[in-house]
Amino acid sequence: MSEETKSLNFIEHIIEEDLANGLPKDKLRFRFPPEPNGYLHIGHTKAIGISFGLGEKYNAPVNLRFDDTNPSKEEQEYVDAIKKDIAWLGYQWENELYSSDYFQKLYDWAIQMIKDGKAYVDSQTSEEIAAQKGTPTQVGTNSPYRDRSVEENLDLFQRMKAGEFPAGTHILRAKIDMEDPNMLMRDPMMYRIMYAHHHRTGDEWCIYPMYDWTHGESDYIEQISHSLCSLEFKPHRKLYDWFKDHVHDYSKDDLPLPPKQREFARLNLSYTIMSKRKLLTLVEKGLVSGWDDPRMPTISGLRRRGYTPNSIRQFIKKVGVAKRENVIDVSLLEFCIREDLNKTANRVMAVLDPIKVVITNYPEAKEEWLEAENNQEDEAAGFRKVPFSREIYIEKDDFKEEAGNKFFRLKLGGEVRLKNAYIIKANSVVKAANGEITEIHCTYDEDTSKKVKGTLHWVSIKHAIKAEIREYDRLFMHEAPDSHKDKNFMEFLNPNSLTIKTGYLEPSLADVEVGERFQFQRLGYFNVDNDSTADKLVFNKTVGLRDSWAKQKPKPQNNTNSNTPKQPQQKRPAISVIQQLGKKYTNYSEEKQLKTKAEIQTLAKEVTYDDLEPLFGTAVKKAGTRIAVLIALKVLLANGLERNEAIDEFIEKAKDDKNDILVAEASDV
RNA sequence: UGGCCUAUGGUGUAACUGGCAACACAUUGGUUUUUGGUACCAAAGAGUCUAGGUUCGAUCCCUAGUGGGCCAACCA
Repeated sequence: MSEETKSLNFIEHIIEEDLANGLPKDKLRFRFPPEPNGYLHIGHTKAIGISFGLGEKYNAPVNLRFDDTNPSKEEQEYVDAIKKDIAWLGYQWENELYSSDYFQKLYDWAIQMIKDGKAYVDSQTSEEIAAQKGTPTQVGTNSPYRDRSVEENLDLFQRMKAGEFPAGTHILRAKIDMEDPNMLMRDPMMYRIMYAHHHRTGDEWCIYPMYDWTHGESDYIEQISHSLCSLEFKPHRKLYDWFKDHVHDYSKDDLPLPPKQREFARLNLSYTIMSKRKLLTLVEKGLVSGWDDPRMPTISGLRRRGYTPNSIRQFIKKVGVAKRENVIDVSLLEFCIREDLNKTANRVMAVLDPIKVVITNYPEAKEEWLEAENNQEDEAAGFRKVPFSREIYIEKDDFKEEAGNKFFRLKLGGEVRLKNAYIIKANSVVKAANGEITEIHCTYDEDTSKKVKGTLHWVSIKHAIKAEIREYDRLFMHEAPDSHKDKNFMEFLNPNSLTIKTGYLEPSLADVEVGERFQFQRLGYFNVDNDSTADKLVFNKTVGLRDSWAKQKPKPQNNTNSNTPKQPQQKRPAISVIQQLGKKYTNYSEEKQLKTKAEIQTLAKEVTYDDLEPLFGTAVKKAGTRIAVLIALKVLLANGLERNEAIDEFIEKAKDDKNDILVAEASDV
């Protein structure tokens, strides 16, 4: 019983309820149904996490089913990538399945629907059909072919399948109701003719079933208990159930369990786009290096960037599941990867923006190999040796000729600790003709026991190895790049999303392997990119360390974030400020109440009676708000406002209240 | 001129189906620290969209309104 009682999300509540109502636990079965027309992205991870997570929680099977009913867009490449990504996240599917496996079964059921008068062949153009469909606010009208005989429908449908008609000449439609307020119920299409090569069925079929017909029945065939999808499929549920009810009628002996579709809100991440189509545009236009570009929100991109499966799973867990539109702050994702890497990544030293330091009292020929701890968060990580010598690099940012005492790093006359090494003191600088500092001359002290405020990372110049370092910034400069009505998401692309530097690394990194992750001490987490070779190391910056120093510094001059089109903050109306002050009024100390009261009295001068009157009706419970209103009212009265019935009533009601403060305020009117 | 979904701190999710709002991220302080990291402590921030109703009592139930989202592909 050590399991803490974690609160359930609404889907888990539904499942618990079904279980309580007699659904046997071993009938639970889930599925993840991607269409193989693109790469999986962080948004899909939520759907994956929900269904596979439920599978893990209830020890129920989860099928991976490719919804491959549109051969014109789907490719084997995507199937392979999707499988790789899900496996990488650490989930196991029970069966690898394809909707195309069910084409025959679906066809047989469709025949049966026709025989029952539930489906018919329409022979109009798509324009004609669209015109009859109506609009969300206007009902549709029946097709002239709606009342074809069963025989004729059967004949036409079989000939459609036989390839006797060109594409676009006939379709099969369910016969439901052209006046249904739900447009999906207005005789939805079940099959279209399409002469396209399918990645699995080849040229066997020239009619392909549509999503609604295929998806629900695939769930049914697989006896999925809970079919979970995102909110935009909510309107489809009515049709899902309509198809399901008919088919269940035909097959309940073999397939007893009718599945249940439930919908959750999809994941949105700030500063990124989640549409497969738009991501594909970025790839096709060469704006990123591919689906796995480390700036992409794809799973493969995150993997290449250095994210761990665990961090992504944690992220999904923290994001939760509900039904309202949401935008998750990227900082949560960053928190998750830092949290994971902090425990697992070995620390190393690398200087990315070097300045030379000469330790004048250290012998020229001397070198020492000092011991360094790999990861203080993990004792098992052990130690390594790092070389120290007379000339080292430190970060340019870590030195200033002059600085205040809030600057803990190196300054002239100041001391600083070199991580894993000695304490040095800066004595002088050497400058180039243009005034740029080229060297810092220091002396070192072997006594490392004394307290100094700052610790710097460094690397011995003689021993350093070079590497290409790729640093990334967000791909888009807008919080919601694809939310704009009249601006294309491409306009918000960040021109500086990739920065390439040469880094100087400690020699222990000479033979790293692709994918390995490190913390470059004081800088952030980095991993070895796929492009890395023995001759040329390439690292990606996964994410920086939290940096509370950077926050203190004044904002950088070329502040790229300032383009966030902040609405010119309107001055809040006084009445709304009064209302807000009132909310907390009763919780305040006496002293603070006095202060707040004075504030309200000042604000009240800007308030008119018309502002105030609506608040007389404030719920009894909200004593604080009523007090604030009363204080403001008294100011108005003092300034000559005439008393009226509404005012009297409000005051009388206040006098009768159980809140003493309110009563007190009311009594001296 | 319709239907469906939704509304809780800056963000996201809770609140044992009615008993005065919790957790995480972010923010701000502080302690510890050979990473201005980590860890730890603390603060600030929401009377739960509005107005009614039911109730001893409403974030939760009912009604109306308002805001947001979705729905007219031979896409999924």
